[in-house]
Amino acid sequence: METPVPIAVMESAVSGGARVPPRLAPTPEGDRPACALARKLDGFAPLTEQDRTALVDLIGHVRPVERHAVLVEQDSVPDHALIVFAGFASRYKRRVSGRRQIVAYLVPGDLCDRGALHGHPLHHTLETLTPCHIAKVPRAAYLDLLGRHPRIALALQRARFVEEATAREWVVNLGMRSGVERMAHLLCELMERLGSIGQVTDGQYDLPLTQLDLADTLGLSSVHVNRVLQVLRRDGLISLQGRCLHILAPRRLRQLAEFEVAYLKAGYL
Amino acid sequence: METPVPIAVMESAVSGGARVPPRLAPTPEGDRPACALARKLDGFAPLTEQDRTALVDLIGHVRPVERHAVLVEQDSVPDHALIVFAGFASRYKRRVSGRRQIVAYLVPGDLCDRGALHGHPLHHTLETLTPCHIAKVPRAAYLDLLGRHPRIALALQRARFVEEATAREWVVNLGMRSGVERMAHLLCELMERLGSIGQVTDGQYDLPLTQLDLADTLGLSSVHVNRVLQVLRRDGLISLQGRCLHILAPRRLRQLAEFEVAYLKAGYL
DNA sequence: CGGTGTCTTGAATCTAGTCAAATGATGTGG
DNA sequence: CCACATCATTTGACTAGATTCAAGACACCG
Repeated sequence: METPVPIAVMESAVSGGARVPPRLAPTPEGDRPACALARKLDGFAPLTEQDRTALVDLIGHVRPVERHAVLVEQDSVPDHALIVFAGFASRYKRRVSGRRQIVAYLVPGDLCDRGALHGHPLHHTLETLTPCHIAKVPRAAYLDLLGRHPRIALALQRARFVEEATAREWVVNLGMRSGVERMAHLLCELMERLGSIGQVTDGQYDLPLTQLDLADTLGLSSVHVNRVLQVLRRDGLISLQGRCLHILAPRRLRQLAEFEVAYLKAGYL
Repeated sequence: METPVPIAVMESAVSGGARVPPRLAPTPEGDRPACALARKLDGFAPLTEQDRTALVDLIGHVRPVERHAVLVEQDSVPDHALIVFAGFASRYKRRVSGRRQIVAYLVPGDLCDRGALHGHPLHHTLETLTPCHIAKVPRAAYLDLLGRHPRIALALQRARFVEEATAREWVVNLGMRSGVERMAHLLCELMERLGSIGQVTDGQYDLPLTQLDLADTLGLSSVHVNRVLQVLRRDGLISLQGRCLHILAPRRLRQLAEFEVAYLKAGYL
């Protein structure tokens, strides 16, 4: 967590990563914005060239972070905004028994600005699930950015709505879906979220989570997660080897999960 | 849903309600603020006399609403802010099978202003669980209120943080607690929320929900909710007759649920 | 000497089987 | 709408074996 990294190097370095050769096409088309954040926010509110430049300037704050690094401890009040540029992070809560429940994923383009902006403590822990590249933007610089770029502020506001809707969707997922359905729904959600930042190619994306991570997300045991994945494979819905997930039958998968994509899109005013 | 109702009449009329004589002391002490909303917001940010007056003036918009009335249909964009003054309402989502999952409760003092303020559609249905008194405040009037009363706006912002934290807490509840623990946690949460608006006396409060409502909240079958309640009764943690819930052993109940009250309180800046 | 490739080894991680516990479905009566 | 009984299903706990990955040791080659 020492020196800044050029962003081009960054994205491939972490996401293509260690365990499996990067089979996914790294560059979808030519017109990809500079980073996941810009790409995501642009989807929520059209950004100007200056806006994009300002976002790219955040690269100066980016540092590599190893796997399983705690970014924000529960109940602390961070004075930085955290922006994920590459890798997966999570918000989770632990029980005294040691079990954890992941309540949200942070994928590239996602951020945590609550503490920085409002001085309220977080009631859960923020931790990386994989090696990441993360920008720690000091409160002042972050506020300055929002002040100078109203479109970015608007896009971030919409992103917050989507976050809230996602949390509610997770409640639905845990509350009334079976194991298989929960997994299907999560995979659909990730396909959308990663797709919106250009990290899905031809129904395939990199899923750098262990089955234990998935279990702690879906409220299942890791053993049952394994069973559930077998079922999805057997039914020809997905193929998953190592970290490379391929959605073979998107339509059927969405139908199984009763996945409605609307909650991930910001409505237009 | 026709004529405005004096607020004093309102609160006792609905909460004391139909099925059981109102055994709970209707007036805790003498210094109770005029309405649940003022009382709740005052807990988030100290209000002035003018602020309180402005809130009381919302009475003009209040109408009685029967049980199981749909307030906002899924995917619609309401042009009013909805404020619950008495009774319980819910946000829920339905599956094609007909099953519903409640994702949030709206108790007196809670509100739904998303659609009115930002023009985004709701991704779930808003429906009363009991007879209610609800204010429908037109967008313009609501914005005007916020503009004139910055403390109210601040308190509402904090209320929104609490709502978000509550949703995450429900994810934890559904994801990694057993039936008994889920119920215990919900009862603890309601005790806090109702307590903050003065509707808990001596560990007792009015719980106007059916076991089916609770089941659809906790991701359990109604039969299992019944089992779970029997266990809590047998262990001397609660007594529940009709709608009158008495928390007999608050400490043990909180311990069982691993309930941490912090998420319901707004941190101070 | 330094770089490169192979092999070994240990730690995670995944897969799979068995049994037990929690929870759901159905029906009946109060 | 609640209480309770009965039976079916899902899911968890425990265990063990297989697989993958990472890091180091070592030999080979330039």
